[in-house]
Amino acid sequence: MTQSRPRIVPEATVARLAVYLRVLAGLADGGRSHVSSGELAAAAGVNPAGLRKDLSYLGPCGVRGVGYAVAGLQERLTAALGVERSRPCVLVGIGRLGAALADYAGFASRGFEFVGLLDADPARVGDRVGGCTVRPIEELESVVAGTRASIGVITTPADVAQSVCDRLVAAGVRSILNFAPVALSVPAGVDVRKVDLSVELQVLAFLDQQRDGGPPTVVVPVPVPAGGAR
Amino acid sequence: MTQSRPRIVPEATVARLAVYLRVLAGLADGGRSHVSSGELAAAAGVNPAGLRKDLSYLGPCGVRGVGYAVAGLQERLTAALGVERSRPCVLVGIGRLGAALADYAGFASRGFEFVGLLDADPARVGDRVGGCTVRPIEELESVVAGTRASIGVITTPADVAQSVCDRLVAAGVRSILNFAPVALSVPAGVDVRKVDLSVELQVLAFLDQQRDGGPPTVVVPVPVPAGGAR
DNA sequence: AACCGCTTGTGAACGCAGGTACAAAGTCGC
DNA sequence: GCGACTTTGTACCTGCGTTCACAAGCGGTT
Ligand SMILES: NC(=O)c1ccc[n+]([C@@H]2O[C@H](COP(=O)([O-])OP(=O)(O)OC[C@H]3O[C@@H](n4cnc5c(N)ncnc54)[C@H](O)[C@@H]3O)[C@@H](O)[C@H]2O)c1
Ligand SMILES: NC(=O)c1ccc[n+]([C@@H]2O[C@H](COP(=O)([O-])OP(=O)(O)OC[C@H]3O[C@@H](n4cnc5c(N)ncnc54)[C@H](O)[C@@H]3O)[C@@H](O)[C@H]2O)c1
Repeated sequence: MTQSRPRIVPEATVARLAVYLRVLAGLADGGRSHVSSGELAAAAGVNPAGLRKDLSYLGPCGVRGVGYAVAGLQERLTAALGVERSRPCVLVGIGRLGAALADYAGFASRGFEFVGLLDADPARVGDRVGGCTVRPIEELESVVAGTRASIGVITTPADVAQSVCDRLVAAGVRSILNFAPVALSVPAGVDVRKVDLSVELQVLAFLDQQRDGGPPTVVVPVPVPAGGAR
Repeated sequence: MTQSRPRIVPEATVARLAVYLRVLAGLADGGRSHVSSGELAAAAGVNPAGLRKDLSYLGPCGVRGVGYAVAGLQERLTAALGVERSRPCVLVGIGRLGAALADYAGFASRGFEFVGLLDADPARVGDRVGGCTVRPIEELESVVAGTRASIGVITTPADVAQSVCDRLVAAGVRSILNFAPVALSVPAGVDVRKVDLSVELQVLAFLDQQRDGGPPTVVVPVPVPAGGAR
């Protein structure tokens, strides 16, 4: 019963599986029927052996001497990632960032559908963004209950993010993607992922500074031929 | 003088240092003069011992028995992250996402200033977004050269991201933050960080499914992937 | 001035992820 | 039908990151 996990998939691997799935979609559009791990890895920007190890968590799904069947691997990855059917999501805080997300077509094509847009600003309520109408924040609980949304996205100001999070969790949402620059606290059983864009910029600034003031980096004139695009 | 860098700082630590810096800003606003590692760690959502180890990469900067001086630690982190002065950034692709970033006040307060906004759409050129005017993509090289921007942010469609990246690198940009869902290839000496929002959602979907289908047996019924398409 | 309690800083062990190298396996060519 | 080539799948190793646990150091107190 409880030991029914043949293999556990590391979270870092799951993130890469999603990238592979996107690359496969492009290959399928191009009419390709099979791919090798080397080609797939190059397109995804990872090591070929690492890619094979990632895929091996799903069990053998390639053919030795030939490669991976594009269509079959797509199905396998789609099932593994849990996006076989479209997943309903709610988005709270339809400001600049929230509106950009709600209006982005790339999510729907990846299996994510925003079924509820919520905002506290009366001026925003009623706006149509990305095929959905913005509703008042008071309806959060009823929207979550009515749509059985499993994923909540928070793009409100930081000072209200925790209270919005609490309401989402109380309403039954178990997965949260947070763009507000605060550490959310949630009960066990709820998954939170945080996207912190300021942190990304600061890491880049650090690497930049480290390169300048660090070691004598002038000894690497290797002009790497930027390969890839194809 | 400053004993150079006998210690190398792991990238994961750098990302957390940026979070600590933000928490410290909040504490400083609240009038606090000192903080303990436990309190700081709780606010940042990390382990107290890990936080102390992170800070120890910068050398001893706390007082035993008391804690860390808020102001002093802020200065130390600011210097370590290379954001003592405002860093000039260029943003390419002023669409929905790019406009949200350009108009976001949180970057300026963290030491990042968008000094160049570039877009290929003539209808966008001339718009003022976040105190800066959108300029035609042809001026990319001159803007980078004129502002000595060290960080480039790409929010264009995926199919042109690599070419935009190449032009940024050729113009002298050595740090790139990429929002387009493609793996950019760059020469050695250039740092790229990728933000992939679809991947974040898919990881959440996976965790959600794993929680539901974990205890009961959910062996994927796919027997043989032999069936090739086409 | 010396003790005591609190907090930092660090050493060591653990677990995990990534990379390399090799063996298994299946297909294509003859 | 058989050999050889290609590519997968995996075992081993190395390095990094995280956590636990403890000793060192400082302020406050008597
Ligand atoms: N815009 C960016 O580029 C950017 C970058 C990094 C981080 N962020 C973070 O993302 C979040 C949103 O940023 P933004 O630029 O879109 O801000 P914004 O002010 O444009 O949007 C915030 C929206 O949240 C709504 N809101 C406020 N309180 C609410 C509540 N209690 N319930 C529901 N909705 C509420 C507001 O009405 C507004 O529409 C912020 O936390 C910000 O720090 C944004
Ligand atoms: N909007 C989102 O929520 C979201 C989420 C995830 C990923 N993304 C990615 O971010 C990128 C931008 O998304 P968006 O929603 O802002 O798209 P968008 O279409 O609104 O904006 C793209 C902008 O890039 C400009 N552009 C096109 N070609 C260009 C070129 N060669 N040089 C300079 N500028 C050019 C366009 O004129 C447009 O203004 C896309 O790659 C998208 O996949 C967006």
